Amino acid sequence: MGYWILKSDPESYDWDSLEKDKTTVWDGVRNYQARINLNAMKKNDKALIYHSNSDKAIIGTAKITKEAFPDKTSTDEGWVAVEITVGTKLNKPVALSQIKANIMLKDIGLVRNSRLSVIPLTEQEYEIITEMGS
DNA sequence: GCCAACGTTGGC
DNA sequence: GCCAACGTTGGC
Repeated sequence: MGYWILKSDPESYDWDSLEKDKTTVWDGVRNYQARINLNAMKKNDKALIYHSNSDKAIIGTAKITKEAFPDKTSTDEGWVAVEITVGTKLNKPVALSQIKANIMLKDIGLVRNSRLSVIPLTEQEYEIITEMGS
């Protein structure tokens, strides 16, 4: 079982859109490191949805429902997308500042490399964040 | 193959 | 709106 953070700019696609759609194709990733992570995802892996820019907080959970397949939004070979299904919204969003303040979460990619849009987590880190949001 | 210049992202 | 960090591009 893998755990991930999926980062999205709420101006382009936000949590409410995901709740409405129920299922969406997570495409448009054009970063090599993020692509490696997408390819590593397995069906039923869990993900956290993070809003960058205006919100800077983790909003809710999602589940990987389809493993990496070619990204139709690109004509270049090699880029991939996954399909995710909405999970549950956290009772309160977990702000980036809270994550930074938590010593247990010091090393996650969200803090270390703020530009990476698909970030791997350990099970423990996933639990800590969802706990903080409950 | 190195590195400077440039573009983009995202936190502040 | 600014700037730091990172990625990419292109000249050499």
